[in-house]
Amino acid sequence: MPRAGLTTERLIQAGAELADEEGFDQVTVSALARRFDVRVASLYSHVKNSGALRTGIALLALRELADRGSAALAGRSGKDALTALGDVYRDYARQHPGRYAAAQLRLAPEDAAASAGPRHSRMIRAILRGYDLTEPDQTHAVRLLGSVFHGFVTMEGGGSFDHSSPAAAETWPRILDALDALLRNWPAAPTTP
Amino acid sequence: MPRAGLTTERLIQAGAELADEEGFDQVTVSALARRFDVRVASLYSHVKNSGALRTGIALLALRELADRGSAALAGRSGKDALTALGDVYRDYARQHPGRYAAAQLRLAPEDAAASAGPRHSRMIRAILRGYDLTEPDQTHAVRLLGSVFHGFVTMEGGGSFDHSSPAAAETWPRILDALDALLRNWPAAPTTP
DNA sequence: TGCATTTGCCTAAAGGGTTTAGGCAAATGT
DNA sequence: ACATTTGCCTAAACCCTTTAGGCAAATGCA
Repeated sequence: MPRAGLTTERLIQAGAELADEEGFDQVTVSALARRFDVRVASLYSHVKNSGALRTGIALLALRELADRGSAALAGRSGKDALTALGDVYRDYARQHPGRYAAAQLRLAPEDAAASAGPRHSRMIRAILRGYDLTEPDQTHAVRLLGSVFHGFVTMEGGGSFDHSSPAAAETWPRILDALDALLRNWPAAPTTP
Repeated sequence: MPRAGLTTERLIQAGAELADEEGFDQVTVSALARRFDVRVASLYSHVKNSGALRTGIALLALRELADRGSAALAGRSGKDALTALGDVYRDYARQHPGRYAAAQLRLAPEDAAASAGPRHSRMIRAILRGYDLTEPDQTHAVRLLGSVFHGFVTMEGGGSFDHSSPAAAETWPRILDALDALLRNWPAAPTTP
């Protein structure tokens, strides 16, 4: 019998597709073996274990997302940049829900450090250069933007906005407007007397 | 041998504790049976299946969270109310990470409708009565607040803020300040020419 | 109190996912 | 053509889920 041509990369890639189609929690070594029409044990030469597979998908998603972000940010600043990056997150989560879920996996410190995670912080911080914020307000604002992007995208994906009008698609640009207005007018730290 | 005194409620309660201690994805019928020192099959008289157990924990968490929210909101308005509700979410997620994760479970439509979910929307909407917003901006603002609360709390719980200064605890009140400022000065919808 | 019914927890068994050990065959290099 | 490496296999152990059917404890009723 000819060989299937398994590779760590191919497995992770297929795992990402499986995640998008069936959900990240359905990503299993067994399901992946079925997809390659191969016995389960065969995958263990290419992937340490089930966790490593999931981690691989998470790292792929973080990288893809960061790549899209960099591309979208190129040549933009201010509200343009804010909108562009926000749209990247939302679009990615809608197109690749399984991968987006994977990107939320809690990584081991070594994996996290080697991941594209830090690129994400840097991208958001880059956006803030178009606004007039200094530390520590800049860090607070980075965290606010991260929270809004992630929060909105997961709630939309989870169907939280399905039972009220208008559609989430109408809210999104208004949230970006609001964030832009807020960043242009960031409130000073209250003086503690 | 005497009986263990199993009950659907007791199982869900213990499942919630297990979730907080070991993580929501470690909540398993087997683990729960071990905790009650009982055979696995015995639980199936009280819980339809593994999914129903998890759903039960999710509904419990949503209810507890809504109860805390109502209590915190009583007699407060404006920024006081905003801070109180935000703190409820953050504190609950920190004290009960497993339950909080459970509350994010995607529910079947019937379960969702019967859950405390709608109470959450109503609480946030109640806060907005202290600000000067009319529909559809009010809905947009509800969604923004939900996104920020949920986004911040999950990112903090996921360790996203662990590798930068200052501590997340310092950012949180500044985010509430910022949201208050934003709601008091909500930008009008741009006129589409 | 004694007996019948209900209820609760049990054993048994089948099905699926994970993981390791060890084997044979396909690919690769000389 | 042959030796080595590599890739996928079988086999087996372990854990979680779920159903079927049984026995004993609790409960209700005379």
